[in-house]
Amino acid sequence: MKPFTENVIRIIKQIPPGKVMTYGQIAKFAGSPRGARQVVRVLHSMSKKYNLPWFRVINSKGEIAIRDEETLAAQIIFLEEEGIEIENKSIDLKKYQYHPE
DNA sequence: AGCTTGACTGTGG
DNA sequence: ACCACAGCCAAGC
Repeated sequence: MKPFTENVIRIIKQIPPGKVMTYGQIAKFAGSPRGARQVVRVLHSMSKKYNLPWFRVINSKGEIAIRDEETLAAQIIFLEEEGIEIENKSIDLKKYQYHPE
């Protein structure tokens, strides 16, 4: 598997409950600063197989970017259960964004 | 090999 | 705060 994919998986698994990361941020830490879209791809193909907390990944505006209604609803529930406040799909990044070392 | 398609992003109006 | 535009990169046809 590509190093990038492995990195993405490892980084996402590091996100603690109650925190979130953005696609671009993950891409950057994974070694591809412009690879936000690839992060999306990894989530699609690997989230189940590797049991990833995909719901802790949102876009740079601090909003949930999912198109599918059911999946979206599920994500909101997961996040709220971890104590994250969500205002109509949007999250306060200042407050909940995770910053790895 | 060329084109389309995303759970994206930063900039500018 | 909202919208339009232009980069971005890999996978699927």
